[in-house]
Amino acid sequence: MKIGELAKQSGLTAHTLRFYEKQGLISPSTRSQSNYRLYSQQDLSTAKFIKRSRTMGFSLEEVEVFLSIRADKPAHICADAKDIAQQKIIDVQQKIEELQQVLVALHKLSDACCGGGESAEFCSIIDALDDSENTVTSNTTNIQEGVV
Amino acid sequence: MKIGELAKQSGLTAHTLRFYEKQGLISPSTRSQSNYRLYSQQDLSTAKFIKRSRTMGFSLEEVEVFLSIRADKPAHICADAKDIAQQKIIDVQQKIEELQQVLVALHKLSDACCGGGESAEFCSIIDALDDSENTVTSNTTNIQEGVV
DNA sequence: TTAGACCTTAGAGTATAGTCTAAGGTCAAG
DNA sequence: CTTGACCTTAGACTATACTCTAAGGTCTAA
Repeated sequence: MKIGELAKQSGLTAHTLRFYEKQGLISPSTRSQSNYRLYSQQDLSTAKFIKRSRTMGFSLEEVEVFLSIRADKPAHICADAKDIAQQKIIDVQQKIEELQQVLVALHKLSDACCGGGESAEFCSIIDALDDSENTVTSNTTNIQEGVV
Repeated sequence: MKIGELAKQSGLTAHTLRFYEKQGLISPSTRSQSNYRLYSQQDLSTAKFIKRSRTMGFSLEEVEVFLSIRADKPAHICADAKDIAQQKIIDVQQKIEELQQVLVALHKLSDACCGGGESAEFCSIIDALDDSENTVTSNTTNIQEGVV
């Protein structure tokens, strides 16, 4: 099948498939005479594998490792795959905890504010962000990535 | 005070302060004869305001809005600030839910795998990612941003 | 035979938020 | 008068994962 068909069946876009090819994740089994990419059923299952891995939250780099395990299973051990999954679990849990702390802080911030049409002269949100002795921020952890 | 001092006192870096200046968030009140940035106590409180807002999970764009409210409070109403906070709460909540779903899926994936030194020939992680009829993925939502 | 859908490539652009570099100027202490 | 810490600028680079563009070639059906 051609790239458009693979895109349709895998849920990825043709652009993304070409991008993944550049990244070394998936490549067509053959090319047509006119140089079109031609994919096999095997390729389709690889594309779905990638898509599923991404949905599970794995990075392209992690997917690459999974693919290499998948490509030569006897050369790998279960721990190779499980370690990645375990680490991802830890990462996701940590991220959730971080977000929950942010959420608590946001609620404190928001609940104190009337949110009405009144002038912001005494807006408690702005005040809380301004006041260095405010009680809203419970920690000073630097959030590296955007929260949302 | 010069930029290094402001950096120290605000918890930002000099680089970041210059970056924020380019973004229009904060600028020094004056310049020295030798063109050094000179910041006032006011500027320090603005820098802290930005830092605190970032820690709360607001984007630079959102911080910009907060700063404009802060700069001219009578021209704004509480709702201006509260709307942003409320939306951020919704965003963070949604992100948490997404991550919790991912976490459940990851646990299913990981728990099924022995994770030992055995050959990955029958690794359930790889199998689950591979099998199109697997029961691990509970939804097909496309995660736009990286999970962690 | 021609319109339209599909394919090709290299490379640029998007988003967010910094982070760093190079080449040079300033300033206080010893 | 020199050393070292600090400052200046424009602009390039990082990270992640796409997303799109331009300019052109291919294929299929009416």
